[in-house]
Formats: sequence, C-alpha cells, structure tokens
Amino acid sequence: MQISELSQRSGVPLATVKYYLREGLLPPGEATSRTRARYGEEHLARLRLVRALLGPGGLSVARAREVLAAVDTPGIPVHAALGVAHGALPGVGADDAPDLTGAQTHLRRWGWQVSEESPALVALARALAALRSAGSPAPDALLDRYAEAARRIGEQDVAEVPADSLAEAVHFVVVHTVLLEPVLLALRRLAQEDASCRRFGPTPVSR
Amino acid sequence: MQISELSQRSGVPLATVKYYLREGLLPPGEATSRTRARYGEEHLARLRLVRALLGPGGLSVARAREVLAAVDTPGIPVHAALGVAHGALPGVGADDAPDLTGAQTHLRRWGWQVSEESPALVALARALAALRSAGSPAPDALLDRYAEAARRIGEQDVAEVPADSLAEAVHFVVVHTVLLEPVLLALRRLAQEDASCRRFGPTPVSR
DNA sequence: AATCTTGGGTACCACTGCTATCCAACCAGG
DNA sequence: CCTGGTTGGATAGCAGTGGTACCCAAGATT
Repeated sequence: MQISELSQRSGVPLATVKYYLREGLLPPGEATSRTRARYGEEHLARLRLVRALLGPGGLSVARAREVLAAVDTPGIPVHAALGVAHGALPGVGADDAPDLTGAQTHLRRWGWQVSEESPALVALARALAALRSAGSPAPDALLDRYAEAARRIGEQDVAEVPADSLAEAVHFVVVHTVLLEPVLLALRRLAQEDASCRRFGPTPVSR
Repeated sequence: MQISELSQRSGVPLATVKYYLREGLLPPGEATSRTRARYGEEHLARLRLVRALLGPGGLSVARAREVLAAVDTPGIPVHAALGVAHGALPGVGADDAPDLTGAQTHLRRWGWQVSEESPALVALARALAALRSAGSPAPDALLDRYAEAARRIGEQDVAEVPADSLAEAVHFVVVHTVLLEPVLLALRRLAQEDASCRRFGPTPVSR
C-alpha cells in the first residue's frame, strides 16, 4: 500500500503520517524507487499504536519515540522494557529531586522491592509532596489501601505477560503499562461517581 | 503580606503570581490603594493548591480555573463538585464521541450506577477503544479485576469525605480526586516493578 | 506526453504556560 | 517633601509542542 492509502485506512492526515515518519515514530516503508515506497499491514498497526500512545496514552512525541524504540529492540529484557515504559509516562519530567525518604518508608512497610532511582518512586514522592502542600496530606491508612489495590493490579499485569515470545511480551508490557492507565483512572472515577451517588443523593452531574 | 512576600514564601516567581491573578486562579488581594494590595495566609494556601493542580495534578490553566470556581461556589453539592473535578481531568477534551455501549455493558455487569453523559464513561470508552486499535483489547476478566480494585478505592474515597462542613467537603473531594490520581498511577507502577522484579529477575532498570 | 502522486524539505501555524518590560501610581525612609 | 523602590495593570515576547501547508523534482500512470 502507498502512503496515501495508509493515511486513508488509518484516518490519520497525510501530512501527519509524514510527520510521524520524520519523527521516527513510524519506520520508513520499503522504497521501491527514489520517490515511492510501499507500506504493509504492520505499518498500519504501528500507526494505530502511535495514535493510541499519543492520544489516550498521553505520551509526548519524544516519549513515544523512546517507548517504540524499546519495543523495536530485539533482545531487550522485559524488565528493562517496563522501566522504559515507566520512564516515558507523563509526570516524570521535572528535574527537581523531591525527598524520597517518606515514599521509601511506605515501600518498606509494604515490603516492596524497587530500584533506588525508579522513576515511579520519584513520581510517588512528588505526588505525596503535592498533596501535602495542597493542605491535604495523605494519611498512612489511605495509602495502605491504595497500595493494596495497586498491588493486586500490578501483580495481575505482570502475571498476564505472555511467556513464550520475548518480542510479544515486550509489546504487551508497553501497551498495557501505558494504555491501561487511562482505563484505571476512568474506572476509579466511575466508582467514585457510583459511590457518591449512593451517599450524596442522585443529584445529576453537571458539565 | 505584599505580593512580593507571597511570591517569596511560595517560591513562585512574581511574574507567575501576577499571571495566576490575571487568569483568575488566585483571587485578588484586598486593595489598600490603587497600586497596593494585601494578601493573607489563605492566598498562600491557594497558591500552593494552584501549583499542585497545575503540576502533579496535570490540569491545564483553564481546567484548574473551573475546578477552583467549583471550590469557591458556596452551596455547591458535593456530587456536583465531583462532577466538575472529573470533567476537568486531562484526557476528557477531544470532541469525538466514542461508542459507549461496550463500556456501559461493563458497568451493568458490575452494577454501577452512573450518569449517561458522565465524562468518566466517555474516557473509559475511549481508553478501551485505544487498546483495541493498538492490537491488545482488554479481556473482560482483566477489566473485572481492575473494576474490583477501582471499586474499593472509589468507595474509600467517598467514605472519607468529611460530613460536617460542606465547603470543606468540596475542597476535600476536589483535591483528592485530582491529586490522588498520580499517587495511584505511581503505586501501580511500583507494584508492577516489584512483581516484574520477582518474575523476570533483578535486572536493573535502565534509562 | 500530460497528469497525478511520492519523498523530502522547509516554513508556518495555534496554543500553552509562562516571562519580561514598561508605566504611572503610590508608599515609606530620610 | 523628596526620592527610591514597590505595586497593579497592561502588553509583548518567548520556548516548546504537535501538527499543517506548501513547494519541488523524481518518477509513476494513463
């Protein structure tokens, strides 16, 4: 298929497809001449993946490139791919270094083993600091229940990783890590809405 | 306190404080003359809240303004404030209308009661569609376990809302809805890292 | 041969979240 | 009462992001 068909079948504007090619999110097609290239079904799938990462996944173009590079690395260990996916997620950018000791204390309480410079650890510390400075620090009991819920989810996520093909496993890990985040957040909001409706009456939600 | 002291004590650059005033995120101080105003501790607290919402909370200035307006509305029902907070969260912008029937089927299975045009419902539908188009649709069993975890969290969130003061309850709901999201995401990532370490060996996380 | 289309490149655009500068009003210290 | 620094208020600019638009020459299609 040619680039125009790729654009049409994916619904992505032609100029944008070219942009993704330039940015290295989409591998170049097989050149059949100096001004012509052929794209296959795998390009279509990749394009859909790119759109999913950039849109609902909330990744920037630069972060998506890193993630896709990991997916494309042949022998990358699954654990490393997970690390890349974690590092690419939004909210890990800012270059300030929050105090990690509080967060680490919690992890010890839960018996979780994670690397010292895990981006998720920094994210947790920053999020807790934000709550504190907003005047509503998170009590330990609340965090414990959040952690228990997170533990089940994380264990399920890892347990479901296919064991047979390494490449497939890496793809699975990356896609699920990034794209299940919005699912989890949406579910939490829906659960809140349901519970809030029960407790505070069926006042219709505005907006 | 004067605006410069407000800036110093909060660590927010003076020009940025002025920007927030212009944008209506920070209420104006009590004017003592045409070129002088006095700010109180409540302004400092508000400024910290604004920074938390814009930074870790991931809200845009426009969304933060809506949320803060809800917090400032005297008699607003808690359930409505929750709706505003949900609508303000990122990933609810795009104006396409995904197919909601799949998501609604899940909700019925779980017995959740939510409004038809809930922004969270749209977000869920969109996230599920993204997974599908990325080639890894979420199986029902996975969603069920996510939903169960989300249900506990959502119930806890709502149960902890203080019942005595309405204004306090609204503040609590908004802050917790927005600022516990990054906490939950970070915890999930840490749980994944812990589980991944156990399953895939202690390969250090790169990046 | 005439008319697409493609790859490749460059320029441009809208939006966001600040940041910088300017100005006249004004207060406070000497 | 003068003088220097601060304030509110306004306007302009800036860097980054995610595209979009246009142009060109090589090559394909009819």
